[in-house]
Amino acid sequence: MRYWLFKSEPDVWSWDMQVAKGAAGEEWNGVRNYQARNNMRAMELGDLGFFYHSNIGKEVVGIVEVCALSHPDSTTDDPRWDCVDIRAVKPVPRPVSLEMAKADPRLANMALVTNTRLSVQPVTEAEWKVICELGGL
DNA sequence: GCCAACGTTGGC
DNA sequence: GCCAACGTTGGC
Repeated sequence: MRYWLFKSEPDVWSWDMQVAKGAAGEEWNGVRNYQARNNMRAMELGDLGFFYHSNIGKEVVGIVEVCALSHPDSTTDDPRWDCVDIRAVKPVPRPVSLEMAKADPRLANMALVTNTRLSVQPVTEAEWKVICELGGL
């Protein structure tokens, strides 16, 4: 079981919209980046991830679970692009901002801090625990 | 709105 | 296969 982080601009796809999809979840489609796609291909059912709002908010606002394995992205005919489905699990009581993540030396090597442009990232177990702690979970 | 960082494309 | 040009992302 591994941990991940999914980035989305909230005016395009927000946490509230994700929650509205309920247990059925929704495709994490639209990713056109090989590294991000490869991360999704490596995901397994039940893997957990953070839901991060980029641009507006810049904070981890929720926890999601992978509920469908990697499959072709329905928004394109290009066979290169796959995606998983995710469903909302629970909100983060105190959203963890990028600023907070940068300020915590335990997160100095986190992809969120070091590789800002990657939209689907792996998260280590240690990083997961730190974010949960900061978020009041 | 600007710009730095990074990925992709295409000419050679 | 290299690298310049270009496009996109995302923080500020």
